[in-house]
Amino acid sequence: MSTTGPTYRIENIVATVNLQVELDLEMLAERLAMAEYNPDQFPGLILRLTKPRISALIFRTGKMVATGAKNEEDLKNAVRALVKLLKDHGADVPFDPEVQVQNIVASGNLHAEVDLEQAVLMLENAMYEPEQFPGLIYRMTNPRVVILIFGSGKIVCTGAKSERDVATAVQKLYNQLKELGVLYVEEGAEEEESEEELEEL
Amino acid sequence: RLRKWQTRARVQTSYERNFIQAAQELERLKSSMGVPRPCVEQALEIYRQALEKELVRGRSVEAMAAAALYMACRMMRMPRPLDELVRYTKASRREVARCYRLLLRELNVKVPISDPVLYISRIAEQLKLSGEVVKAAIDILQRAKKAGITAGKDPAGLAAAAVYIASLMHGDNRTQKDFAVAAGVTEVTVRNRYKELAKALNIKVPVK
DNA sequence: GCTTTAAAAAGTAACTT
DNA sequence: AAGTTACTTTCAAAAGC
Repeated sequence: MSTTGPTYRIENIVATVNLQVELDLEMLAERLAMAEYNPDQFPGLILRLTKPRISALIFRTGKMVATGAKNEEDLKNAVRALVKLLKDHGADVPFDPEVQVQNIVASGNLHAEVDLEQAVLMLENAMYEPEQFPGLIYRMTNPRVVILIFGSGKIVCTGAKSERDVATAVQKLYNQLKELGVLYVEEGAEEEESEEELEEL
Repeated sequence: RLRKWQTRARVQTSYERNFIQAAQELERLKSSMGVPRPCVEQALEIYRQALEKELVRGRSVEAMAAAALYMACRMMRMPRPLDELVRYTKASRREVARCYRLLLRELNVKVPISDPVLYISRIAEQLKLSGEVVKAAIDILQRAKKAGITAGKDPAGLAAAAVYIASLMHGDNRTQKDFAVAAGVTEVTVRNRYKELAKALNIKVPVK
């Protein structure tokens, strides 16, 4: 029964990987059937993995960008798979390259409706333009993240470099909005929201 | 030619040249869109401030002028939808929107929160609706806001639905599409807002 | 600034059926 | 009128225009 505080779920992790070696993208594109490579359009070769559903942008310099992971485990597995794939197709890359998480996107729920008109007046660095987008855009200073807040209480947090930042930001946002008195719980629904999101931490 | 350049440089700085270009662009927008003079004057002031803070660097005069006009109309409480304004500029919607966000952040200006009530008069004018209908529509929007069903919704759509309902209650027989066109939204949006408003406010519309 | 990737939120739009 | 797809907003990195 407790639909107390806010909850969140990581939806996407963007990470860079440095293979430290120059790559022949033309060759790779020919040998990898699933590769997408249009240098006129974009300098990176695009690879979409299906095991963990992750996409990778591979560059001439040996640097890559991996997106789509929902957790660190999938990210690690994807990097291993990518390294093996590249090795199997003629590229001499290291087994465990340096991986850096650059951005984490998380969706969340404050479990209370938000008065966006009031919130935008009281929060610093907030913008709310329903004519252009239904969510209030809040730039939190610390952690340095951007949070999209909707009237339903659902949120999107992006820009975080660690899950800890996401957790901190979401809790801090909840406390701030509660303090400002802009959170509202439907009178008859204090303790519900039927959905199955027990696995959110 | 050198002498001419020197003369011009002496009497007209790049700042002044840019400002004059912006003024001409705003004048053009005023006549093509039918924007009231006070809005244009406010836009000129906003543009002047943007120039002083060097916010125009690297951006087109058209985009910044359009953004200034958009902001000015809202400040004067005579909002014009960004998508409508963009139809009269050669700058892209994306570019104008970016300039607007920049102005919002960098200038110490207060732009009133977009209020659907301000969209009623334009719709009413176009459809030649009575003052009674307008009053009823305003009342509907105020109640909708109290009911908490306006968050995140396009003010133009909310206004269109409110005026549509108010018209129905006054025996008007125009269609949802007439209101949608007047407000610049689709019939689907008017219908969705209409359903929400009728349900939340327990509005019973006379069956003709 | 742009190009490309991914993902969520809620609203709106444009097509199809 | 329902469905589908797709676009609006936010973020970060990569190489190059």
